[in-house]
This record gives sequence, structure tokens and C-alpha cells, in this order.
Amino acid sequence: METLSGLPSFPYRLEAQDGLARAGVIDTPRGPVLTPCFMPVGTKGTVKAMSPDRLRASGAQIVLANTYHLSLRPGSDAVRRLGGLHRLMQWEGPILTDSGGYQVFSLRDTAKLDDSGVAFRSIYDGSRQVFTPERAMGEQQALGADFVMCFDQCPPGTATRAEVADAVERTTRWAARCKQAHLEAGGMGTDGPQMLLGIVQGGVDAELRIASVEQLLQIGFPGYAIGGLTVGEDRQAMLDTTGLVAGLLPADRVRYFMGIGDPQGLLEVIARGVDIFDCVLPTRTARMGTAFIRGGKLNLRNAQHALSTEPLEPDCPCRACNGFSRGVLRHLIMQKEILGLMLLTEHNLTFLARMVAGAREAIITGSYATFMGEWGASW
RNA sequence: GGGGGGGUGCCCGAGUGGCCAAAGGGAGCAGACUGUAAAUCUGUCGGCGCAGCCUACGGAGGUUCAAAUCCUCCCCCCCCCA
Repeated sequence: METLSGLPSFPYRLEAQDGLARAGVIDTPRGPVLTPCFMPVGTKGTVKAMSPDRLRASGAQIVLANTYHLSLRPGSDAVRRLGGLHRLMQWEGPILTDSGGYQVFSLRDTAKLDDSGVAFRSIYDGSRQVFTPERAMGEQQALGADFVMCFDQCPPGTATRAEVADAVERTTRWAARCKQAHLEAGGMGTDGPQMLLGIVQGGVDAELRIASVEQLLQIGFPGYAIGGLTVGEDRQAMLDTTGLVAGLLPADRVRYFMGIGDPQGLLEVIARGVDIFDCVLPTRTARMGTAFIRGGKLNLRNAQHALSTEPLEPDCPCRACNGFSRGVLRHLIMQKEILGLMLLTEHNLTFLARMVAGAREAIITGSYATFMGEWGASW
């Protein structure tokens, strides 16, 4: 671990580049993270329908948890007293906590926002909960993840330019406060050093994105995230924005696209220089009965699979693809059997981990364009 | 043997003269989901030559301008008493 103007920083080492696509390693106190890397989401301290051992077996290197949810249930102090987030999740690898900034978007109907912070009506008991940058950092310190995020304002894709501009300004001010709070804690959580990432906002507006990047670079973070995308905006604009922002971020720092998980989308953002990303899509769509397969997706609820004796994918090492046929998996899904959720979740996470690992190899061997052609699909 | 209740669309179940191809569930069929208020939500859901017609509320007949709804007979199911 190095420090960067007082902030813990887990160094990112660029190993290879193919076009703009990057292969690298993040050296964390809990082991290396090979990038590009997809991070499964375990909002409440568990990746739904997955046990820790299966999560590891699926190829996950690092997992997410959520500050809003865990700080309310069971409570950050409870997590700390229960032994910290790693103990709670039975996950010895690195963990990243989102700050609750996404809930400013997803729970905006329950939120009132001003410059000091966001007043949520708790989805758990209706209580008033004010999240400020300082509280978000304090909760994340108590939770004890390795990577922590600035508290940001994520506006919806339908927001006006003025609203997005407002969100950029506020996100910058909050980022400064987050960094300050983090410095005051010595960059330490209850379970070791924490690396704090800044989050770029600005919707799909190039000027606002550029401004956001400049302001965050001014404050200075050991890594940067691209936020505020995949929230309802036009897909091409999302990709263009990703390319723009990635190009402005320092090459020696990790780049994190927050919230993208469709296979084609991952390949596209990797091609634009993104290193890590997370998403609920693979786990959620799995629970809804849809499997990721090469060339697209497969909705097992569709009647056409009822009698299929084919595996989801013939060459996939996951449990769902070894012994279970599409017809049987469909049966489990249709009957709402818990095993069906588990198997499809394991498959989708395995699929993405394999795909991204393959992307990494392709970048190293300089064949990423070909790889994209082989794995890409309309989505 | 006596008394009572009931048979509605694939299933459960509302509906007791017209606004009923008939509420609501479920199942089925299909779609959505991207820093997780999500094992969720949305659409569809008798047939057809589809702004109309046909078939349909246990069966048959009847009353009525009009019947899932009223009357008669029949078939079947359930409960209580004996």
C-alpha cells in the first residue's frame, strides 16, 4: 500500500493495453485484483442466492456491499460488533462499499436533498435518516470495507442539464468533504486501511463531465469512478460519455464504471479503458429466470426450453451447466425452487467472470477486437 | 332416512334479472430489469373471418324483450343428525 497525499492507495499497475482497453492489477492488502474485473453486488452483506464458497468458485475477486442498507439494517455498529463486513460476509477478499449515493437516485421518492446532505425516509421503518458526506464516510469506516466511495448525487437520466450541472457541483463539494472526513480518520476503517474513490457525474453532457473530472482531479483521489450512467440515458451517449471520461482520467489510477453488467456493455466499456465495474444485473436477471449465454441471453421461462436436454452452455464450469439441462433449470425456475435461483445466479456470475478474464487475456495478447467479436451480442 | 350447503372460465373464487366473455387470485404465455425497496414488476390471458359473431357459468326444459342470476326435473359433491 502506498499513500497518496495522506490517503491510503492500493496501487494500480497497468500490465498491457490493446487500443484503449487495459489489463492490470490492483494490489490490495487482501490480495491482488486482476483487471478488468467484474464485481458482484451483495447489497445487504450477501450476494443474493449465493454462498461465499460458490461466490469464490464463480471467479469473483471482489464484492460490493451497500452503506445505506447496512447502516440501517443491521446497522453499521452492529456490523462492527459482529466482527466487521469481511467476517459478516465470510469473504476474505477485498470488499467495496457504495456510499449510498445510488440510493439518492433509486430511492429519490423517499428523499429530500439539499447541499448539506440527503434526508431519506428509511425504507425499513420510515424513520428520518440524514445522509451527509460525513455520515456516509463514518458509516463506511465502521463497516470496514477496503474500497469506499464518496457520497455523490446521482441524477436520473431524465434530469435536465441544469439539474445535472447542479449535481456535478454538489458532488464536487461533497467529494471534498468526504476526502476531509476520510483524512481525519487517517484513511482507516475498523478493519484496516481504506482507499477512497471519487465519483464523476455529469450525465451525458460532455462539458459537465469534463468539469466534473477537472474538479475531482483538483481534489485528488487514488482512484476514480464513473457514476451517473445506465440510469435511463441513451446507450450510445452512455458509451461516448464513458470514452470521454476514461480518456481524461489519469492512466496510473484505477477506473471504475458504477453499475453496468450486460455482457455487451462490459465489453464496450472495457474497450474504452474501464478497469472495474459492478452490477446487480447478472444476479437479478438470474433470479428472474434469465441466463447469460454467449451471443445473448436465454429466458428459461420461455416454453421452448421445457424439454431441452442441452446445458445452458456446454463449456461452462459452473454447477448449473454440469448436470442440469435447460429443461430441468426451467422446471426449477417455473416452480420457484430456491435451487433454480442459486444455479442461475452462479451461472451468470461465472459467465461474466469468465468473459472478463477472457477479455484480460485478449488485451494482453493484443486480440481484444477479435475477442469482442466472439463474445459480443446485441443486448 | 332427516336437515342443511354447494356445483362459475385451466385451478381457486366473486357475482343472485340487463352495465357479464363474467371481479380478484393462481397457473399459463410473453416482456422488462444495469453503484438491488426486486425469488420483483408489466402486459396478456374462451374462439373466430375480431368496432361483429360464436361458444360459455353441472345437464335438460321453461318463464322473460333479456337468465350465471327466476321456475321445474335430473346428475354430482360436501356437512350435520340418525
